[in-house]
Amino acid sequence: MSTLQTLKTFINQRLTVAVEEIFGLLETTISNYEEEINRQRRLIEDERSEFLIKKADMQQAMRFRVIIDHDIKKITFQNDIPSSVEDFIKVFKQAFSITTDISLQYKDADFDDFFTLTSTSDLKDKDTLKVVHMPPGIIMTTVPHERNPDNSDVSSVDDLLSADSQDNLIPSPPATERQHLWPALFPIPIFSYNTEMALRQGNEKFLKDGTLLTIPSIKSDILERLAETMFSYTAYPNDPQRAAVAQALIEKHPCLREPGSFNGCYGWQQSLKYKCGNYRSKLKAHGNPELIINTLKHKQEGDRKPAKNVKKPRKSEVNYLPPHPVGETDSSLENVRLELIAMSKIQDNGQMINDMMSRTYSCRRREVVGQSVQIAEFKERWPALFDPLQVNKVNEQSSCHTRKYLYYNSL
DNA sequence: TTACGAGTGTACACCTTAGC
DNA sequence: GCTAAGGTGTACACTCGTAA
Repeated sequence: MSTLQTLKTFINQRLTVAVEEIFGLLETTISNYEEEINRQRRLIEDERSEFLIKKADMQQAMRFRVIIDHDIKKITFQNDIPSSVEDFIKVFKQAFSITTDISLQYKDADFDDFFTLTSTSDLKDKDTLKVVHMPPGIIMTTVPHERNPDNSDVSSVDDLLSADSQDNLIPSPPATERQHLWPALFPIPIFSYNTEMALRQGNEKFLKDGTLLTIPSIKSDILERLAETMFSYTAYPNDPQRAAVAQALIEKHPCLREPGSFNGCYGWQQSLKYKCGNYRSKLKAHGNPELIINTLKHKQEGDRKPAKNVKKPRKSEVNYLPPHPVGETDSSLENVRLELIAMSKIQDNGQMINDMMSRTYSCRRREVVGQSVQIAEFKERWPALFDPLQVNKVNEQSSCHTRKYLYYNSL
């Protein structure tokens, strides 16, 4: 065999091997692609099934557009709606955390107007419902206490109504204001899209290999949203409350745990403490009356020390210094107060006085908390508050007010 | 592209008071 | 008297807009 022949045979053999290798590689690649395509198909099928199930649920569900004061919300009943209006209202109160008495109105398609809901059978999917707060009145909430209500050393209305925080006398606050007590389980809010994405990836990684998330840029957003949510319950959360928030945070987002911390979230507790303080400063700059009252500028001469006479809600007070009702100003409410003085001299206008007293509640709180006026002066400015008819009206709701009435009248 | 300043957020120290 | 907590002021880091 010639050298040329030998070389030819060698090249043919090598080519055959190379081609076989290439085909082998191609087969493996194609097989991998097919596997990946099948996996993607299965995923799409799963998502499609899930979507169809949800769609079927939605078709059975009853959805309502709900108008609550100036807010418009949505509620969905996955199963049948309650058969009685009372139960239906209960569900609404629970769903929207409404603590006051309400009734419901539904929009009638024929008249294009709202009618009082008397039967839930009148309702159909996508109806509009309006939450109507019961006529404004004074709601009494009582908290057991050991303090003697006839405390004779009370010298100002401020002192007197500080006792009120024990026997709370709170008119129904506007729905836009703080009216929920601190929850047993703190609801961690939804953060910005960017933060939620980072947390989602972080949690997945944490579940896979225990890696903790360290992205400083999302911390601000987390703290801001938590502070906002905490503020919706109280302006001055205490240490156990901050700890509960931090705990809830790392339970929902385990990737945010802190490795060096004894409970996994002590750093978050501290950050929340700072954040809440800074958040209060920010709100002060925007004129929040509940916070401005504690700034040095707004303290009496001689009391201008940071920690002196810090005014904050105590015990069961829900709304400490509520802002004026929407559309009302200091001057408009001052006019109402003057009208009230005139009204209180006329008989048979209890309901009107009651309404006007509710409207001017924020004014009285400002006078009581901010100015610590003397009782005599307060009585002069707000005679209706001391009117026996008004007191008796309230008295029907709670006997605790009797003590105050007797006390007021003994002055 | 870089430097700069304003604005903002976090963290901390300090002082003071309230509550126990 | 001690501890917890709030307000104030400030340092530091960072972001963002603007001018060179």
